[in-house]
Amino acid sequence: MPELPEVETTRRGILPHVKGRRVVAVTLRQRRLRWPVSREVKATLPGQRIEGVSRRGKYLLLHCKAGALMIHLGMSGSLRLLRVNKEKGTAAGKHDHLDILFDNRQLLRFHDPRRFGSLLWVDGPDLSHPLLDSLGPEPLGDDFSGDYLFARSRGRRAAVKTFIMDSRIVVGVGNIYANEALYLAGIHPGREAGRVSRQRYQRLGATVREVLGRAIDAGGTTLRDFIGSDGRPGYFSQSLYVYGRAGLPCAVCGRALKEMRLGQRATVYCSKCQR
DNA sequence: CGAGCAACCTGCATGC
DNA sequence: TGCATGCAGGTTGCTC
Repeated sequence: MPELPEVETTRRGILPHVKGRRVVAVTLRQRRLRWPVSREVKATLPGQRIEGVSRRGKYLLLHCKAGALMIHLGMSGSLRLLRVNKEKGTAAGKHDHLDILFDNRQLLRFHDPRRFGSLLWVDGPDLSHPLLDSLGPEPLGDDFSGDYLFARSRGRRAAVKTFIMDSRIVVGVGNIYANEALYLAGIHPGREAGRVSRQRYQRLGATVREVLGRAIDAGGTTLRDFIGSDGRPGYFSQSLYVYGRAGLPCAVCGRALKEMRLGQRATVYCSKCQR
């Protein structure tokens, strides 16, 4: 599920409940995720105080003095908070792989059926990790722009959709929002990245920011109490123009939306509005 | 170097 | 009902 807006909404949801809290206990039930879960999660995290929660791309970082727990939700992961009481609420399900118990009797639980997520440790205070090193700029940050996309795309023959989904180019643009941003920018997803003009990249840069920003806002408005929720903030209630709408009419011209596969990913577009 | 694709997993919808 | 198939919102790391 998680695209960048959901990860950001998760960050905002858990932040007030974990910041300043001390970790009392860590229960790890499954080590085999995308990568083996780092030893330090079990060995170092207990006793640490959470100083903050940040996000880099789709990675969440729970910061403490010794370093940071780096969480990726993969395709099916979620985090939720439970309030521990003696009667109920903490029985772990099949895919509840990690519990972090805090000193305020709250439990942060990592759930991930497909196990494409990851729980890795980043040493402090430099917080460097190979998986973070090669990441491109944040799409909502100052280093990202249409001019940047234009510059990086010169000479590239891959499809522009594949290009903007490459985390080395820009982080956080997943399949849904790549489809949506390209539609709003009027660019055919299969067009060679190196054959899109500067002007059209400026439009694309703007639509990428727009779809991600709007989805984060939507997540924020639906987010009330993260405790006890299913960890799905509901940003998905935002209307989508193309994703999942193959065969249905284009909102602008009415022509049936087409579907193709690019890099093994479902790609939906309007053959009239996107060139 | 860039491009394409297999791989890591489970759950769910679909079709026979 | 059971079983096979294909698909799913991510990402790395391997080949060519």
